[in-house]
Amino acid sequence: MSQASAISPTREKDFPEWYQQVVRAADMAENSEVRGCMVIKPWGYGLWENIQKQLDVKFKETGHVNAYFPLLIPLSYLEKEAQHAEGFATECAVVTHHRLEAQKQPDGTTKMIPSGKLEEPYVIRPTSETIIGAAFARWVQSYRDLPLLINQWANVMRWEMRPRLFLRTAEFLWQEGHTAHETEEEAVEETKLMHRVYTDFLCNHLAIPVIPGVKTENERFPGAVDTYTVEAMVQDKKAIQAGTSHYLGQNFAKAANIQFLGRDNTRQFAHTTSWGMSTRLIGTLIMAHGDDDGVIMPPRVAPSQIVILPITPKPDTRQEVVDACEALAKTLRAQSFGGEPLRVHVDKRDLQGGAKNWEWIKKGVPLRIEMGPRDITSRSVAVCRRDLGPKAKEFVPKEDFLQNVTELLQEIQDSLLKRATEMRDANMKKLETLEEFQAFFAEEGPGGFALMHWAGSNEEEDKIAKDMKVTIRCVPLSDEFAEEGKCFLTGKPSQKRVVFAKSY
RNA sequence: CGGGGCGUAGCUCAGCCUGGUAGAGCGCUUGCUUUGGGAGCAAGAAGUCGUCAGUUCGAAUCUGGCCGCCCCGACCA
Repeated sequence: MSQASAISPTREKDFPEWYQQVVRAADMAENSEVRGCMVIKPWGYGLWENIQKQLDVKFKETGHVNAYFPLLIPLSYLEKEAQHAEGFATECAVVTHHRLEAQKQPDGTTKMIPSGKLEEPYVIRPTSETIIGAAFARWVQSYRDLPLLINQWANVMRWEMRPRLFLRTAEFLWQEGHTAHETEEEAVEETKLMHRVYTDFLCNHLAIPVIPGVKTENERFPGAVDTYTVEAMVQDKKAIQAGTSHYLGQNFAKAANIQFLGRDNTRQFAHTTSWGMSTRLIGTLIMAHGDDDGVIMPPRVAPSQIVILPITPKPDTRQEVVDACEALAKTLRAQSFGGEPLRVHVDKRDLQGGAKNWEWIKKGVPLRIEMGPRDITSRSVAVCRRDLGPKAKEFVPKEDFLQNVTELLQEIQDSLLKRATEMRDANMKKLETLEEFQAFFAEEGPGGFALMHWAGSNEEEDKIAKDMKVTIRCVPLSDEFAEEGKCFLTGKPSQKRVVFAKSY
């Protein structure tokens, strides 16, 4: 029996529920028995591995090296930077004991009782500025030790009130870059450089267009001087922060005592930065590209870019078909896309063709290739693109397919970016008045990104956030947002429009 | 931490009001028929009904405590 779409409910009907169903249907992750923590399954983790691999290349290209720091941070470290401490205080898991004692119960079972109380509790890192800062303080003696350009791939824990698979989990995977520099100019340049790396990665690897910009003081990372952000729009028109790069000034250097002897023979505090992207990218990708049949993986990062489905209607031709599929896969794997060998999977499982096909649709494989006895005779393959409808199938000569496959993948990559960009642009509006603004974000309003002239205070910004659940996502860097105007709330003059939106 | 809801098979849930000893769909196993677009039929495996106590001849069902989870708010990548 055919269904209208593979995922129910549709995006239109109930977006949050659609999201959860897609994650499940694509078999990317599941909720675990640990509150707020997820099990990332192979299809989800495969995507993360590609994100990781490709980001890591960019980090290395820009001069960074990887290192690893402890999961546990002495509680006192978090007390060193007041703003930072306050920012994370409400979401820290704390380790207080280091051993268990077995206690026999009357019913024969054993209870394990924590004992060996720690003198000083440890906090499971919510982020590593403080402990990496302490290491930097030891490592930096002279201006010759700078810049120090370190990245860490790690898990962190933030005890969030309301977890959601990939978007907000108590434990998540990420990378955190931490750098120390001799001068403010250098550190600011580093912050901007990584911001550009993130912009480029989202656009060219995940096919997600973003608005690069700066956070307002209210939205800044706790303890930062400036927070640069990349804001994406997903299909329910909400904004999602996909990556941030912070210029930390000398705040953390002073807290951790990162000092060096400068060229002028005076002791100076270093200027530090930090920047991160997390498994939230996976949720962003799903919400940006998915349709009512499930995930759509951009080819650059898809765990498998091509899945070959052997069509074996008769047992006596089965082996021949499977062999031909394996041979095709081998030929494809010799080609490369985005600088990596093609990732090709032959699905030989003994399942019904239709069911198998839909499984890969839901997982979002960019290209599905069917090959059966008839195709072997006619030297052709059936090609299905995930970015087109589930029924779109084209029979093409095998040689042509082999010749054009990387272009085809690029075409899919481009079409996803184009589609996402059109969606965003169609839902991004320049508004002038408070009335327009309120109507835009009203319950029945269109919603999206409102480009507004703004010259209000932090308190006025807060009030809008409280009253309407709308925040300034960023002050865009690009000149296309610069123009003379008047703040829609206060009427004060403004040089630039900022992006207001509801957000994840 | 406030407001609401829920714990029954691997998953989603019905049964509870009106107590009588365990159900459905999906998934799983086997067989047959199907197979170029989410198959059909048949047979089968699978649950100390979250937990502890109370009421009762008898509790998934009624009462109370405890534990856990989900949703809505405040917090957040």
